[in-house]
Amino acid sequence: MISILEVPKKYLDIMAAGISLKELALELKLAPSTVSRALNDSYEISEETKKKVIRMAEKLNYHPNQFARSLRENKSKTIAVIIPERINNFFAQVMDGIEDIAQEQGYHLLVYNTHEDVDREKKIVNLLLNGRADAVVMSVSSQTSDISHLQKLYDRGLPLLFFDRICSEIPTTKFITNDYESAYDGTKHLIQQGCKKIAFLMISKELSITKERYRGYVDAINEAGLSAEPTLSLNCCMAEEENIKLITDMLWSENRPDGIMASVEKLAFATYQAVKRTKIRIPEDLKIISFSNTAIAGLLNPSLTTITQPALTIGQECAKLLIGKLTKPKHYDLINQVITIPSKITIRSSTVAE
Amino acid sequence: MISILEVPKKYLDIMAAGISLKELALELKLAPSTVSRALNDSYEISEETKKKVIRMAEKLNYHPNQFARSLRENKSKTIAVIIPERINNFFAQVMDGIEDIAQEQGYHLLVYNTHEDVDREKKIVNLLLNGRADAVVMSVSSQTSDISHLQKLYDRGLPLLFFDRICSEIPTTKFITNDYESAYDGTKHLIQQGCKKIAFLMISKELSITKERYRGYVDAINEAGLSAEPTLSLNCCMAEEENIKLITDMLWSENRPDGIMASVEKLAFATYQAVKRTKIRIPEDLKIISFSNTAIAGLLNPSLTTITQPALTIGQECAKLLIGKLTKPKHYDLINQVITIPSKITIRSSTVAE
DNA sequence: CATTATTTCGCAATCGTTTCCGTATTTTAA
DNA sequence: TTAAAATACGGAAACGATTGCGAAATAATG
Repeated sequence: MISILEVPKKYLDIMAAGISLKELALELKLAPSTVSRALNDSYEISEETKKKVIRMAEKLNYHPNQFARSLRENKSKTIAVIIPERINNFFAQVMDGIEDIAQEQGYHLLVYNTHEDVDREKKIVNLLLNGRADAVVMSVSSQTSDISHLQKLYDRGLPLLFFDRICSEIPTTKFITNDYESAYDGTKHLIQQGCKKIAFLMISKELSITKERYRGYVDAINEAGLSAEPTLSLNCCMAEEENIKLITDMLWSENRPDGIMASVEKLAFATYQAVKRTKIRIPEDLKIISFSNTAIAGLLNPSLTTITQPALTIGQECAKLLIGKLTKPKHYDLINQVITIPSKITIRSSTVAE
Repeated sequence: MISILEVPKKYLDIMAAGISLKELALELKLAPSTVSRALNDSYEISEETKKKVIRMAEKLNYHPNQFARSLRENKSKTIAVIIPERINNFFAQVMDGIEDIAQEQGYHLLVYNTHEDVDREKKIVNLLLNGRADAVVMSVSSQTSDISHLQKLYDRGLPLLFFDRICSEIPTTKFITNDYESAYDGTKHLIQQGCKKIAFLMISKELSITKERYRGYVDAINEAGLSAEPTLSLNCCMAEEENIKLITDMLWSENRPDGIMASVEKLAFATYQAVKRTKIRIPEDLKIISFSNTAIAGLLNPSLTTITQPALTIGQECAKLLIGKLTKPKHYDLINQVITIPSKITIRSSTVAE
């Protein structure tokens, strides 16, 4: 039994910087291949030798070089996650869900924020084409129309999964929520609360989620015998002040809405800001419902009626499937399917007066 | 000029999977070393050869293998970011700041969430000891008292930076905000608004930020001739419902406070939830100020007076210094210093009645 | 005891890129 | 014209871990 004080002197200087497997093997008077097999618990090595190797590795503070390992094994146990926006409750929760499973399975997360910019997205994807991440999970940026960069990633054979904002053309698995039904139910709720002119607020009409949410809104409107007027569909952008202005203009227009279906959380917040500058009362004069994952919807003034997406679950399911595919490729496949996990409506004071 | 239709047939099958530098060199009838130099714009290779190599690389869809490169160069152009919590406006903004600079400089981010768990933190740090990230930026988890794992990382020679929740024992650069002054000014504001019994809400008294914020609170209290009573210092935890209960108990106690300095955002939210279950009015009966980076403080009920930390700037400055150290080690050093970037107080309705 | 089977290890190659050092060719200067 | 300098490339080694295949030693069987 070698005590810590008896670490061979020649290694004291390099212990901090780290020693290689070869140096460890020299010290043990074994072949590097034997040491490697011992550390990786190979059946080919005796228990006695394994114990000896592990003991010495700890004593000499040996840590395998991940670069060498990745090159040899052609994998890094890393998943790249590409999101369009970081300061966003939904994406943060998805990230947490992904990481729950990833950490559990020894996977690392490379995280990239496209800032809703397709050129950034393309650049990021390009950097992932050969050795860095074993798989990619992503939500498409709002500007993405040409998907050739995603096709290239897919053709490379890298496992690729979409969530939320999906890309239908790529034949892989997508995790979404029931955007259509949720928007439909949300709009129905507004109608049940007496709204006659319901506006739909959106960012980027071409996004998969926007299209579905708009469809649900339109169907609920039509079914109630109301009309989905073009002036009640407001296409916003990423700049908060610009959105506040657009919404303010709409609130001052002749066709002023008495209900608002916000397709994303930031538009509900912009509406709240716009309303604060008017005499309009929520919910008496204007009722608001929004897709939102904020934990403090109940603390807003007034508390916000929300359609909460199953972000954490989506993240966990994405990671489970991807890591399953990576670790047990015979049992898991990324088939061309859409998996839907339903959202939940929570009624609060922005649509129902207390 | 070789057109796309004239890509050598033998490479069509493997183009999707990718070709190696060696295969590219064979096609060009050049040595792999020449091709490498040409692609890396080395002065040793003629312009003519460079152009020829670049053209063929594009035609054959060549992407260098990052694993091989990292092994040879002993770097991955990756920075590991370790945060205690993801669903948190402050940390999300710091992350965005880090990524602004990192993306610009061609660096990638590995992101790890410790969930305030020191064992997780230790495990993560251990995985970063040999080949994966070139540097580490981190905010210590609330449970971290034994820092041997951080010392080990530091001894390894890996550049290590702290922000917000720092570790003083490690001789490196730390980025913080003026926790003491901000808490002092915030408490003074409560006193100026007439508060006589001010409670201090905190999570994890041993954290660097908690200590400094508490010190500021105590000094402002003492300076005003008030007393910092132990029952007015509430040590909370990570579970929201537990915090709501603790705060509710305090609001019903004989020593009920008329002012609250919340050292972190989640405690302000818990206070709002607790107050909602009482007849207490904010700010008439109880004034609240909190460290918080939420963008929607103005939409709360009532709008929250906040001490906003310069999160984005902290992130950017961290990344600048780290990447400077990594790319120009002669010009940049991680000296043992604390760099303070001040926070900003924004007065709103939780402390000043409209 | 001799042969066969099993266990336990070792040699050498692999992975793909970069870079040291040398060689051949071309250009320049005496 | 010859020698020296500059240019432009090539061969080989390095980086550190893993794994295919073979050799040596030990155990089991006839």
